[in-house]
Amino acid sequence: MRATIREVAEHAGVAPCTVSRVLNDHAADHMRPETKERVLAAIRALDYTPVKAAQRLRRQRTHVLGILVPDITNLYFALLTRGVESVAFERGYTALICDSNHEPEREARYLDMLLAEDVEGVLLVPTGRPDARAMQRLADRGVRVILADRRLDGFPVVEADNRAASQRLGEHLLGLGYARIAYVAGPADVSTAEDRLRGFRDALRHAGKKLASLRLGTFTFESGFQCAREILQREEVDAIVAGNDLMAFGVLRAAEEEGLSVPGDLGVAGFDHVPHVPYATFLRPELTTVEVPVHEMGREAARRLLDGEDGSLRLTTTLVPGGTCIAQRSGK
Amino acid sequence: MRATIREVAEHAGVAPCTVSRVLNDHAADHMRPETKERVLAAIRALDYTPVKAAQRLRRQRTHVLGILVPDITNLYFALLTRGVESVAFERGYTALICDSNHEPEREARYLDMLLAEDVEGVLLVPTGRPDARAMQRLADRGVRVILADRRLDGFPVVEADNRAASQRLGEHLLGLGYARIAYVAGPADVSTAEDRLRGFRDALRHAGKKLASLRLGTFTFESGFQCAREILQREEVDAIVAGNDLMAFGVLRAAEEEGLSVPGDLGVAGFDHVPHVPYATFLRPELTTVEVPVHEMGREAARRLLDGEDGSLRLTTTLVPGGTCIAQRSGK
DNA sequence: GTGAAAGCGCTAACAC
DNA sequence: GTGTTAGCGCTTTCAC
Repeated sequence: MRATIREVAEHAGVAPCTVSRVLNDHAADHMRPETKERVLAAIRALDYTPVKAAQRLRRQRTHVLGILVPDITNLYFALLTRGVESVAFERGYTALICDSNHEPEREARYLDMLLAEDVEGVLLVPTGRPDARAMQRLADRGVRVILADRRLDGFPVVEADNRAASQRLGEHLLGLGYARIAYVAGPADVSTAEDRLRGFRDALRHAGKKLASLRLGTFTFESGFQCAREILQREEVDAIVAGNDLMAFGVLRAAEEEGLSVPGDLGVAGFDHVPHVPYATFLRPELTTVEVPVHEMGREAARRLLDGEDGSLRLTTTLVPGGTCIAQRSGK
Repeated sequence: MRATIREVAEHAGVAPCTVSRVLNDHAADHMRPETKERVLAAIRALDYTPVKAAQRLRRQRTHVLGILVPDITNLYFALLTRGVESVAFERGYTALICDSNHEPEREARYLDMLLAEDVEGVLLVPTGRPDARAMQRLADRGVRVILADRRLDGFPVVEADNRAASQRLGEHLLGLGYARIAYVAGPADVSTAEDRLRGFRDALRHAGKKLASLRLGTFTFESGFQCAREILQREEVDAIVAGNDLMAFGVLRAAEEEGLSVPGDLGVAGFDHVPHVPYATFLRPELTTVEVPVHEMGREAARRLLDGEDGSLRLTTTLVPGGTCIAQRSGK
């Protein structure tokens, strides 16, 4: 049913390798234009497509990339994925999609699968605790791995300047006059969460202050809501800052339930400026946050993977003052 | 560096085919347990993984699936993708991710790429106008294609009961007393949009009424906003219904800009109940909508692809009354 | 129960 | 300029 290179060769009255040369643009100049034309015609006539498996076996290269993220339905990771996919497409690479569902076991199985697929590179956003053995197997085989968003010892990473940005955010809030600030952080084993917390504390420390309260969430709407409710019911604070926007929305929701107006009674800030992209102009009140260039992070990570660059990269973020902090509102 | 099946065989003191038999669980019973054990030990010792390209070339099967959607960062398609990915993972299939970015040309190139990859099946959410030749090439080669969400002549599809559900939504709104209803539909060349509009019109017709106004949007927040603004500035309506939730959010935004309270001055409804999942409990006012089981659609489509079922399937939706229609509010 | 040998479809030396 | 040949790593008859 499907034509092979031999059939194309016969059809064109040449040898298989000549067809191969045409296909791969080898020695294109040293070939009689007429021969090339005959081959091309045969290819069209038989609707010939090379069998990738044979090419890969022979060439010992797959031109395949693996994308392994914790949750593809999270817009943050979807944007990252799209960044990788777009570069892969431009460069003629194929991208495998893997969703670890935040589970280290599933992640480990996918890593082994990617190994078996002979991918040339893996873009990984690791779960909190990636399987060391699975990671080692990739390293042993020389499979390039680049991390996006989150660090892990021994691997290059493309990330945001979370710590510095978070410090700026802290200084911004202090400048607005907030004094008793609570922080709802992301999971302790995720570098992103850690950096943001650390940067925020830097800002407070430099001002001779401390966090009024600290809770650990899981970067979900629900956890932001729960943590904020606890804080609001038990403590006196004038602002709550969350480790990402999703949790910040949970905070806003909790404030609403407690009958607190934002920013009148409570200042609220988040981080990443991502989950609400389509609604950015709709959500009220607009969140004070830090914009993380996630799509660009994905593209840059893919580029480095394909270009064989081994270093890490830290991308710049932007503070986005919203309407959830006093000064913005009074300034309007 | 990497071990081959021959090296494993030598290490175990057997022939390559014996290793292959162990690997593929062939004739496992007719094999001396001791031999099998030796082979297994050799596999472990050399950290052997079969080369997928060689297996595929030999077996003439790839166990690969293609996922081609218009925009992976749209939660609707991300949920669909995740549904497919989860089934693929369970069944030991690999999934290629392709994002057509709503562009027919890019879609066509991806279709050809999937053909070249010898995928065993393609889950396609087509752009408005898929390239007929590219589709034909897949068909000629006998590549299984299943559509999700949107229909296309000649291909099986897994979709929602859009028309019936939209009719129910229409009846619901009429029952609440809305009389002058405007409709913001999705793109004319997308069956989903068409069905929802048709179903809504069915409801009105049965009640002896007609749409007060009709606009065509593009399923984006922005287009919903634009269409609603035009409607509100030029016409007298008491409700605006959008073809999906994203546009409905745009409608809500436009209502806010016009100083209209919802549902006091204007009733608003959407369709799909998807884009706002994380914020479902946060968004105010809550949208009246129809829940579409997108993730399940993805899973079911993948199952049918893998099980070789050729028929179409229509999944049931659920009406979700929110706070954007009068009765709900007064009922509270 | 296990081995020998052929061949999946392609590409890259090496001939001529 | 183009053809011949070998072989990538695996599976699968067919022997024995």
